[in-house]
Amino acid sequence: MEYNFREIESKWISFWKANGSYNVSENSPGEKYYVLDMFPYPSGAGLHVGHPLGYIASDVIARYKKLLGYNVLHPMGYDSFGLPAEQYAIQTGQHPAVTTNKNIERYRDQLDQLGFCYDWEREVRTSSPEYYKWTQWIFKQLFDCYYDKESKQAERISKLIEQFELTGNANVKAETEFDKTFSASDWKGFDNAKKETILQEYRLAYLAESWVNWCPELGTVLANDEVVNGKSERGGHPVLQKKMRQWSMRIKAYSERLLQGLNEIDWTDSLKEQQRNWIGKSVGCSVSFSLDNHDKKIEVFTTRPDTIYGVSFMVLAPEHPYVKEITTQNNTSAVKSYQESASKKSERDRQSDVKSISGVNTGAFAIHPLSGEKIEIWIADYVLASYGTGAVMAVPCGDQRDYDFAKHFGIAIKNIFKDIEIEEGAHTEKTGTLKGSDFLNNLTVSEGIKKAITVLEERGIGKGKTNYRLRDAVFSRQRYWGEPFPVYYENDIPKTVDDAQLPIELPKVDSYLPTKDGEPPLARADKSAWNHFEGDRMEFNTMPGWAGSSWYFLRYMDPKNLNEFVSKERSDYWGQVDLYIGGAEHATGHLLYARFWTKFLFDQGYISFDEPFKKLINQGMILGKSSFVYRLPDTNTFISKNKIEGQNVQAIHVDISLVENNHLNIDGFKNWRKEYRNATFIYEDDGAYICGDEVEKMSKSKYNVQTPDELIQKYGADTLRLYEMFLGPIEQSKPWDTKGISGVHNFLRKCWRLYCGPDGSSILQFQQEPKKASLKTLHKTIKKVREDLDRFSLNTCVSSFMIAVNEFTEQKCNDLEVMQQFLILLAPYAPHFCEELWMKIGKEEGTLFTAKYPVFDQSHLVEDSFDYPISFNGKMRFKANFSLSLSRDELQSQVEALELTKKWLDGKTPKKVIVVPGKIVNIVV
RNA sequence: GCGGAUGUGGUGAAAUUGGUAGACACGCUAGACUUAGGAUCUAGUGCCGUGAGGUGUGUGGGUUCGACUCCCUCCAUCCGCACCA
Repeated sequence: MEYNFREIESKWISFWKANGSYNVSENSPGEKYYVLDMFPYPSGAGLHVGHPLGYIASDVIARYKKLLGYNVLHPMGYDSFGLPAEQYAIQTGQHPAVTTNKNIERYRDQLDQLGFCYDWEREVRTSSPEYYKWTQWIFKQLFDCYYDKESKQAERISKLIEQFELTGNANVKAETEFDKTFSASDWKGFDNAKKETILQEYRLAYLAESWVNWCPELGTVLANDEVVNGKSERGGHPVLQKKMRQWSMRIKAYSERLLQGLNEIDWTDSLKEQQRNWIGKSVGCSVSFSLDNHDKKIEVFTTRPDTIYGVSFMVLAPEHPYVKEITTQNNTSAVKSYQESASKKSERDRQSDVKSISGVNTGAFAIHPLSGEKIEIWIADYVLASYGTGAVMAVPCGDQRDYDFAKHFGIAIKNIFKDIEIEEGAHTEKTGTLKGSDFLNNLTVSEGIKKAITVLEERGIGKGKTNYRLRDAVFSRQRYWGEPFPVYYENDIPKTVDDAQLPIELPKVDSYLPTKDGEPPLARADKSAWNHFEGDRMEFNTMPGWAGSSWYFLRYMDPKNLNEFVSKERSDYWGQVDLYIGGAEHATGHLLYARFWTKFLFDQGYISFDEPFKKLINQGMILGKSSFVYRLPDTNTFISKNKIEGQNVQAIHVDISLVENNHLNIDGFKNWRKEYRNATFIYEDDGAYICGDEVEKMSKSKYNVQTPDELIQKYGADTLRLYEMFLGPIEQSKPWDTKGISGVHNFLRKCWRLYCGPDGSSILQFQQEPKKASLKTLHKTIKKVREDLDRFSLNTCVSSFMIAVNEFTEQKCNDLEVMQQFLILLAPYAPHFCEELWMKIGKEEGTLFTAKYPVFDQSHLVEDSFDYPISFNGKMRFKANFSLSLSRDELQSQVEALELTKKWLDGKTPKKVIVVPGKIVNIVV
């Protein structure tokens, strides 16, 4: 009986389900291991072959670790709040929950077919009230905390209030933008509204008027990472800047810890770099410049305080608050019109137009804090209001933009670098020594920076300072299908509801659109629609997509806990995610937010680790391979690919299901579309029609979407699993190509024949003495597969399996002991296949994954001779077999005595002979 | 512009501390077998050359007995960030 994958796979899938084979318990023996996939958003389209790549990899690792005796947590769930379901709801009136559940069912079906060992008892869905109850609870904790810069962690807001009551806010070292001071008695005199307004300046989850990315098309605000090139990440709609009262997360407070934490985790350099870049730390110094004829001082931020004597002008952002007051009369109109045109320029224009230099002189002067010189103050849009202080001290000799600006407007450039020419451009490298800089003369850059900060601090002119580019994250969305906030308003003061009232469930609404007044959809719900209503009104916004995904990995540990988001006991047991697999597109979104929440929960003592994901692998994207047929213009005649030369043809996408190894299925093609029914073809010489191909992103319109379903139908899940792993290194992006899948399928069939005869029963026998060659093959494979899996080189394992099967076949190996061990090696990749054979060779049904992983034994690999490559000047010329017991000298003389050696020496005497026992002999001529 | 990654046959790719470049597959060529199959088996397959042999890991250089691997230069592709003071 041939390998009947359909029967086998459906049998084992139901067996595992019925027996709860993959349910995980905290009480099982073995060290814990937590393997996690990024949970999917269940879209209507279902999975294509690219999605499971990461899931298969994590499943292989999970099963491998299980076999090694680890207690493996390998859960799956759904990030089920999101825009598509809501937009579908707007169009059809169907509740998003209905669509979402339908999609989840389809996902589950597809996932089940692939034979994953998820513990479905632990499934989470971010949109289920049992889950978002705890998302709301975590929000409450964030609301109730501030970031203490002294203890460098989140603390309860009650502690802050205590300090306010004792000494006011003068001595408080907390993360805030609030710059006014008040005394204890001031505080006590404030009314509740005023107190809350101030507290909002400190809370980690806070309400504030802030500039937000507003997308009118989607009718909602977006986080910075959801905006790509000035357009929305989803849908590509234009995004504007708008000031709105919004919930935000004070992630900025964690900048430094988020940065430092990267050093402790095993992620790729590129991903860490992306996060470092996003956090954007720059160390420098703030310097305040007094103004000529004004009381005010302008503060600038610089990373190069050493160049302070090179300052020849100052530039403010057009939006800088002082511009209006300091501008002199005769410059007013120019300044005003510049400000106007700058404000009209969209962010996008400002970004794309980097080269042109523009700016206007305000006519005002600043006083150089050290030299006392008068310095012109300009405004220009290359200075950004949102970064630093919105003002820069311009050092044209050391900064290219300042240099260009000075040249353009004919401002003097002072050179403060010793022996360095700046005729051509600024000296931007951090090299050389200073001149014309008073106490900084002859110092190098790093010495100068240190010295400058010290002196500026001594004289009270400046202060060492670190800036981060990371912005606080906007946390409200004007949408329906998201977590409601556990917040109500009383006299416009936001208050959180009691824990006992959680979850605040999504109320029913008559429509999922905003109200006429532009309020979010939740404003449509009347009082009775809410399961809990308090105060004057509930919060109408909902949370963003990243709320639920910032902590889901914790819920898997304790998914049914009704009293806590996760018990301390459980989170202590499972700890960090040991291996996290998912796409790199979440670099500055999910992966940053999840780290932030983890650190917060750690600060508050709810969990004992402050980095969620110890190791992270980004699986590459699988691209589609489109197929083309070539039509002669205005005809129904199609020319095979190799016959089109010199012809004017029209390339047309053809559905890839009609193409096998670039051969077109002619009948299928004729039936594909009505207009092709009577198509005629010009074939290759061998009578086939060959299609062209191109690598593109998978998309419906290109007819290049490959669903796993079809392939499972055709070859089985085990083949697909092996094939996706065989394709190449997991991190690499690659085009999907079905070409090689038959090779992998044939491998499984060949392997099957090693175990089963034509009647389908086992042909293996117990041998007193296994063949040496077979033992060698087995142990070679054990070694290789273990090493490869331990470094996540999943593709090379498949090759090893193939080599082993080829060798076993050649050896006609029918040794029960050997073949049984091989089955365990292969099991993580082809679980159904191996379980079936495991049973056939006489093991108890379904016990494969409780088996002991084979142990590598070096003694089976010991050889007494070796085929030495003999090379001349590093080039291998021939091989010769020698005993491994030979000494270096013996080996050398035996090699020199060989006929072939003499031939290659061609009469010359070797200058030197390198002998590396067991490796190589190299003769230098 | 800055940062990161990647360049190896017709294709996907191997080569873990420098030691036989191209394992394993796909594809292709030739053959065997057969109630013609998307089956199985055998042989071959980097390039040039009939051959001996030469040559070959993006380019050019270097270190070394020996370099896909280490160092420097340049080029190309992909990804991320981008007037960040």
